Formats: sequence, C-alpha cells, structure tokens
Amino acid sequence: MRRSKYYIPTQKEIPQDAEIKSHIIMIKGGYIRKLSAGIYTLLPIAQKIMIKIANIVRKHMNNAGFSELVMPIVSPKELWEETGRYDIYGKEMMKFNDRHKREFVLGPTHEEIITDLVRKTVKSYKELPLGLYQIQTKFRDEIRPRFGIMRGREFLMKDAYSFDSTKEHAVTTYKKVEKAYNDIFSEMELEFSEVAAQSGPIGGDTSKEFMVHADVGESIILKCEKCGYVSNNEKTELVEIKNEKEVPAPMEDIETVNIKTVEAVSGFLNVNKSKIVKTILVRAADKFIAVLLRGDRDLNMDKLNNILGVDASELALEKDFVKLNLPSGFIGPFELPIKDIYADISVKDLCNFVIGANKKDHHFKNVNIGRDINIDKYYDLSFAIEGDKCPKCGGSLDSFHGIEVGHIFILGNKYSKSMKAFFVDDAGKRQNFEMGCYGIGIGRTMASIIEQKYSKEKGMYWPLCVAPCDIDILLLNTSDEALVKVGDELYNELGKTGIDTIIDDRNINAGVKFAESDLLGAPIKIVIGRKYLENKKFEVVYRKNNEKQFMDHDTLIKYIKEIIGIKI
RNA sequence: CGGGGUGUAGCGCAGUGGCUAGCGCGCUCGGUUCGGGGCCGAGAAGUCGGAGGUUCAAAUCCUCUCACCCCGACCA
Repeated sequence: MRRSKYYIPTQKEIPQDAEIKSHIIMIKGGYIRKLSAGIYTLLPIAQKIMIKIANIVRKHMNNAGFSELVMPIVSPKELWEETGRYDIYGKEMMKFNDRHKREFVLGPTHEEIITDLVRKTVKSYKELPLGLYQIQTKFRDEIRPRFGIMRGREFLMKDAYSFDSTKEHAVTTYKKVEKAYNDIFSEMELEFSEVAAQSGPIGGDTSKEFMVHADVGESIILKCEKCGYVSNNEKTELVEIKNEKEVPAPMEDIETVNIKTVEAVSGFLNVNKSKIVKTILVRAADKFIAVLLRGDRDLNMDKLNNILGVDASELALEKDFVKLNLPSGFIGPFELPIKDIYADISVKDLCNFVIGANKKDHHFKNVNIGRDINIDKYYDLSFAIEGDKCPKCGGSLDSFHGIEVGHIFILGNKYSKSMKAFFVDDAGKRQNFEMGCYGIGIGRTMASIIEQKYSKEKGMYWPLCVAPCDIDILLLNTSDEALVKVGDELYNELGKTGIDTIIDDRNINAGVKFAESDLLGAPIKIVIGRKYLENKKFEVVYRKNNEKQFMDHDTLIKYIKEIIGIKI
C-alpha cells in the first residue's frame, strides 16, 4: 500500500494514560484508539496483525482436529443459571434486558453456550472426540481495565472446547492442544513458559498457562533452577518454610498503642516481620475463621478456598470485628474466641514470635507453640516467593513475570453434569461428556509481541508471520523524480510477487518517516535516498537482527525472496 | 468496592476571582530544509467535562453529577 493513501493515524506525544511499552507503541503507531475504558478500536495495521495471529491459531487448532464455529456474543440468563455462574461470575458479567424485559448477558466465555449446543446435537460415543473452537469477541466488565488491549473489557479470544467419552481420552485431547499451543507461540517467535496452574481438587497436570516472559506481566512465575518445575505463584505448592529453632523466652504482654500493622509492629518492637504471626480473620460460607501466617507471608485466598472447599471467601470487614467484639489490629491466636484456626506452614517451628493480644493496644512477645498456643495442623496457605523450596525436588525457586496469553484446562464433567449433557457409550449407558477448554488471547498476544520485540534503539520488529506488512520502503525525497521512479518501480515489482509492501511516498521530512517506520516494525526496511543515485544501492535493514546492508537491485530481490521464503 | 488524582484546541500541558483563555506538538497556507518527529512566517481551531450555586465579575470558589486515570482490595 501507499502510505499516503493508507490509514495509520500516528501521534508524536505519549498519551497520558499509557504506561507500558506495548500500549504506548500501539497508540503512537496508530494501531489502536480508545473509545471508552478498556474498549478499543483496532485500526488497520492492528487488524492485519490480529488476522494473522488468528490464522496461525486456526492452522494449529485445525491440525489438532478442532472445527471452527462462531457462537453468539449475547446469551440468555437462563443458561448461566443452570451452572450457577450467573451469580458466581457476578459483576464481571455485563447484563442487560431486551425490549421484552428478558435478561441477557454479554458472553465473558462460552462453556454454557457450547455445552448447550452439544447436548442438543451429539448423542453417541461414535461422534466423539469432538473439538470445537471460535475466535470471538468477549466482554468482561473488569474491575480495572488497564495497559491498553492487554487487559481490556472487550477483547478477541480464541476459545476451544473439547468433548470426550472418558477421562483418558480427554487427557489425550488436552495433550494435543498443549502441543498446538507450543507450536503457535513458537511460530510467533515468542519467549514463553508453559506453567503449572492448578493444584486444587482436580489436581495433577490438568491445567497449564502459557506465559510470555515480560517484566510488565501481571503474573508471577516460579521456576526451579534444579529440576525445571514451573508454576504460577498463585498455584505453587509449598511443602516447607524453614524457621530457626530457639530457646523459648518468657511470654510478655507489651503495650503497643495504635500499632496495628505487621509493618508498624515490626518497626515498633524492632523485630523482623518473619518473627511476627499475623492473624487474619476470614469470612467463609457464613462463618468466620482465623488464618495464621508469618508476618512476611501473604495469604493466598485460592489455596484457602480449596482447603475449605468453598468457591469464595473474603476478608472480614471492620464491622465484622465490631460485631465479634474483636480489637481490629490486635487479634491473635491466644484465647481467640474463633474456634476454626488455620495455620500456615510458615508458622511451624517458629519460636519467640509476636502475636496480637486480643486486647486493644496490646501484643504478646516471645510466644511459643505448645506452651502458649496450640496448633495441631498446618496448611499450605501462602503465596510462594523467590527462594522458597521447589515442591518437586527441594531445589530453590526463582521468580519472574509473565503475561498469560493462553490457558488450557481439563474441566471434567463440571458443565456436562450441571447442564445435563449426555451421550450414550458403547455399552449403551448414558454418560456425561468429559470436557476441556482452551483459550488464547489474540489481542493480548499481539501486545506481548510488542513487549518482547520493541526496543527504543531498534524500533519494533514484527516476525514475518504476524507483521502488518512484509516490507517498508522509505522513499526519502519525493521531490526528486528520479528517486520517486526508483521507489515506484521497486514497489510495483514487489507488489506483483505478492509481497506485502508499504511505501512511504509522502512529501514530508525524512525524520518522520524513520520514526514512523520504527513504530510500524515491518521486518524488512528499505531506504531510498539521494545516496542511491550515487551507487545504485539500496539500504536494507532486516529488523530481526538490525543488520544494515547495501545491495543492488538483483541482490536485493534475491535477499528478500530468501527471507520471505522462510515464511512460506 | 475503598482511597487518591485529573478533566482547558486533535494530542501533551500552563493558566488559583478581573479585560478578548494561552504554550508546545499536530493541522491548513506560503517559504525553506531534504537521512532520524527540522527551520521561518501566516492562519484555522475552545459550550475551560456537565448542571446548579456564590459574586459586580468564575476556567479559577462551593454543591451535585459524569467521564477518565492511578493505588489498594493482605487489615489484623
């Protein structure tokens, strides 16, 4: 295309609300425009990239035996009530009424819709396994959309669903998708990790996340340097958190006026946070429980919920403390009027520690388990952090940030059961489908590529398979007819071979063209300036390695075909 | 949802009671430059987020409201 006729509304200023690289580049480079919080228009170059990413995903999903369909974005409330997710999904789900006052939702995901479809159409084991996917807009009314399309409310997602006759077959399908995902992200030249993401009731290797390595990633990943075990910090199991043995000192009651937080207690008493045990009051299923954690550890609500066997629990509010007549900021396990106490393994073997005294403005010092308080069982309740022990081999865990671009999951019969989705097996018996679901954020993948491939010095580099165009010709001087002719001829010649070329034929400053070219990130950049007229050599940069070369016409064509050939 | 912040030209911002609201970038026109968002000149462009109030006088003070952004949602 000719840049003069193409729509790429760039801007020089960094938008006020853009914080991360990909967001800044996408706004400056004319990829996206915000319409409302978390809602964006995809402009032509972004749309081209999205289509290419989607097509790579399609190719590998098709290979894995899945068929593409498209489900409606709007679905009736009743379907969501069948699984109970109408309430569980809560405020994230955008709800509205039609003119007849019937209630509908904008699909945040499509398990219910696909299960409904399959239960109505698939009746026999002979039709299984069945794999279906769509590339569809999703809407989730996120609490806090941010980072441009990285965490938007409206976003494009590939979501796939599998239906198998047995658990074993479901695992086979799951493995196929796992392979497909590895191929997809590898093809896009992303550095990523496949990360364990589930330790709950289903257990085992039944859920994995695909994480693109990036400092701005919202997920924290732990990796064992010794055995290579990788997991999301939300899911990393902890077997042991070491505490030093000490000679017990006598317990003391200390006045701590208005000293409420671990931070404050630590400073006031001059003790390390790891020598404080915090008592967290949690409301779970209409009753209150207390959780004991070492002061430097954070409570992982997911782990707690799994242990309690509840879907959700929440921290007690100030009014709960009032109701229970507990002094907020000073509660502790000593004579606590809450009988359900869950202690984290970080508290085990801890000696001479500090706890709240259950008395306003008082803490106890030198508390010891067995002597002052009793704990008969320890649970794994905290987030793993760098330096913790690997649950597999005992090695040390390292941590880094990642962007979750894909998630694969074995669902079992959770949906097929609640929605009464059956098939008849080879023994003539009615069975629930064994399901799996598999997502990839298409827009988020695009943003992730920018996070990894853009640098201030070299500009953006889009891998050929996803690039908004293959070649970017910078025609620096449009008032020089001879040069214009050279540019046009090259542009037309490449166009005829089907190579996707853009030529910057605008009558503007060279600096602007270079700056915008760095934002566009076409893998091959060709510069035609006055220097060309001297020696008839094109300046060519392959952005992947940022190598600048000068070559004559025939060499250039050969070079381009070589590089583009890699793609085909 | 809690806390904080911001809304003034397309974008980034200045303007804390006083005349006709400014600056940079962008845009238009003219000139110049012609390999890293260049330079000179001229110009177009604003219901100062909205509503109400205080005042002789409001972008500026007050109330309400809307939108957007940031932090938090680990507090024991």
